[in-house]
Amino acid sequence: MGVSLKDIAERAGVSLATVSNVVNGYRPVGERTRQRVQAAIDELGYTPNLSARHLRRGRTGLIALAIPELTNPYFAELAEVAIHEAGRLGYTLVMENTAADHEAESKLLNGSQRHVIDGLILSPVRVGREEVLARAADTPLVLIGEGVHDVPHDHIAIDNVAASRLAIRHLVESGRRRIAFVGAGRGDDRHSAHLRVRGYREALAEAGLAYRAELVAVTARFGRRDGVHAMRQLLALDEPPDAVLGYNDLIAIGALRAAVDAGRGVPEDVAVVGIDDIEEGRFSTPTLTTIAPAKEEIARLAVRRLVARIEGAEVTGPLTVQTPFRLIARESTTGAPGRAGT
Amino acid sequence: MGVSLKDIAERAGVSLATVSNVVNGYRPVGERTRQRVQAAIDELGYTPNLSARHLRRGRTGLIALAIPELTNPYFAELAEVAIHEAGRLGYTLVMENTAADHEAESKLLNGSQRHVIDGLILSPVRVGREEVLARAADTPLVLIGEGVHDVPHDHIAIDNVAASRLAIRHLVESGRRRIAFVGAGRGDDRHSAHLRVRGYREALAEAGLAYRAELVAVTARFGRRDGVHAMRQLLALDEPPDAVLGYNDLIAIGALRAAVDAGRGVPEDVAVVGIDDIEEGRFSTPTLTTIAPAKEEIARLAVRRLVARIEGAEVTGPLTVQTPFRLIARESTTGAPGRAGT
DNA sequence: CTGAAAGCGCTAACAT
DNA sequence: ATGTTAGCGCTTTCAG
Repeated sequence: MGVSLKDIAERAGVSLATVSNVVNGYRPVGERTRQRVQAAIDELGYTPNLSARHLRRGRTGLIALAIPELTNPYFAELAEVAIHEAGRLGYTLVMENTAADHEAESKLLNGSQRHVIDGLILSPVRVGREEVLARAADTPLVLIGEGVHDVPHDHIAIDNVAASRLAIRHLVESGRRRIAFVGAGRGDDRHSAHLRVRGYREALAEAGLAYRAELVAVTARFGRRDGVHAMRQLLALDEPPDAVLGYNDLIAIGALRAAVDAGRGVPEDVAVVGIDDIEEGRFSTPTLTTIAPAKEEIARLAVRRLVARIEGAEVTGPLTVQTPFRLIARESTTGAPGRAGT
Repeated sequence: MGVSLKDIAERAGVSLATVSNVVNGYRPVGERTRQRVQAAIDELGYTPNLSARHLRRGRTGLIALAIPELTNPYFAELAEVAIHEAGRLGYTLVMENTAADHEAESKLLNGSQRHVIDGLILSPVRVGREEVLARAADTPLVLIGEGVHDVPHDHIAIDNVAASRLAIRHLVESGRRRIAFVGAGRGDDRHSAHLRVRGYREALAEAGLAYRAELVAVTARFGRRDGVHAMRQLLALDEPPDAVLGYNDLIAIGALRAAVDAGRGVPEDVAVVGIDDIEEGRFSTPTLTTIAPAKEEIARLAVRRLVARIEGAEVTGPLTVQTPFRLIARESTTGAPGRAGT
């Protein structure tokens, strides 16, 4: 095994507690003693055994970020910020991939990881409000995204109804009249899709446009492939749409590609908008108009809240925080050739 | 705090050791006793405290996967498989983002995480062979990718020279003569780029084509943006290239977009090939021809090797494993409209 | 097949 | 400013 506190204590001729204090700085240590101890640490190459520390402290310093898919750039970008922020606060972030699987989400929620993880940031997809309420774990939980609402936990998300409305308004202003939505959920299992569809409907109503069920395409998942399939069907309609809002950027990019395959011009024949502002959409052909949530803010806030709860700090302010978002108009709706990367 | 072994022992009227044996199954336990213990466990809702277990066992069950960027889909796809495989083997995988930073890689290598992590899978970018040789940590290390060669550690990678050659051969066969490489490294700090450039040069020589330094574009990093910048400069040459091999798919996609911006047809005016086979390239316009490494195999193998070393198993076979790869020809070189998603 | 007890390395309460 | 010590929850000899 490695070098322990005891080894250092013996080498430096001091007690265990003193070494611990040099390492952790909880109590003041005399300058001369500190130097002797530090020298011993350096010579012997001591690093604290974190398992022991965790056992003693009752905390592990690990927090988990559970997302439905790592390969969705939106979550990868979120994770990158979260990892950094966690590190800054002295925590290690463990990524958990739920694969949008109900059991995986449920297990995480109910602390299958108890004693391993001090807290959980979850982006729920399948798990419902009741399950979150009935959760049998005592570690702090922060929710991100729109999967679950109105639960006694911190919750960071954008206002999805408003985001969706902003996107539709942009399409209406550019003269579109037959606007489709791609990526709705089936039944109750995808709450955020419902909210985005709601925004879509509200904005149509505001603009005096009729809602047509055949223009709302359900998809099984949230990938490019799903966007392609759904879009093919929409384009096969007698009266195909002249614009599409994707549930997210990946679906929008799939829709975009399906339009190209079908020989339709984007945006001349059909305009496309997504939600997420993933980097891919800044370099696609055409570049993708999108709703950009403040991703850094979401990730940072989620981590900070969680850590604050873990450390028992007074957390003021409302449980639910709505982070800002904005529309970024690019070629897929404006047609104006932009400069890639912006 | 939670329920401990002691609580279960008292409840079931047995000793600590017996409960431990029911939980771990190291020694046989009488059927009646087992049932009584199991009942107590279920009633009280016991989960083992892993910190204590780790302290006692001297291992944590955590392994780290250190990659230069989470937002590069290639690594995200790799990570997804690695997380799954680690879970299957009873380990938790922690992602570490080195951000292609020398210090971050070096710290990880030298066990700043000692006692936290049982083993490390590293995709080195900045750290060199000497540093890996001089590493001051005793946990097993598995290298992936082409950053470092000829060190006494397991190493999983594709043959980058051969991969690059295959790509160039494909371009030559389709009649290209002025072939550029985008994404070379500057100086010694990016080994895998050197290998890919070497393959490029070898294939040019084989085809009887002259090597021209102005057709090898150096980039600072490996993103879409870098591809765009480099490609702009190549297209501004008096004799611009009629084909480009990108260091990876992201760079190739940037190059592709820059060509479009400059009004060049892809592949009519300039063909584009990447390396990695990220999903994005299956849906871009045009879809991207690429060299596809066996990502699942790389990830799975890396995890398995690492775990085998951690558990002290006999590991047979060579230290370095070269995983297979293949060329996937898509629109960016063939021009033939493909069906998106394949 | 079961029990008693040592001790992994650390922190924190209590002494000095 | 420094030392002593109990004990976090578990695994694992050694005894029976």
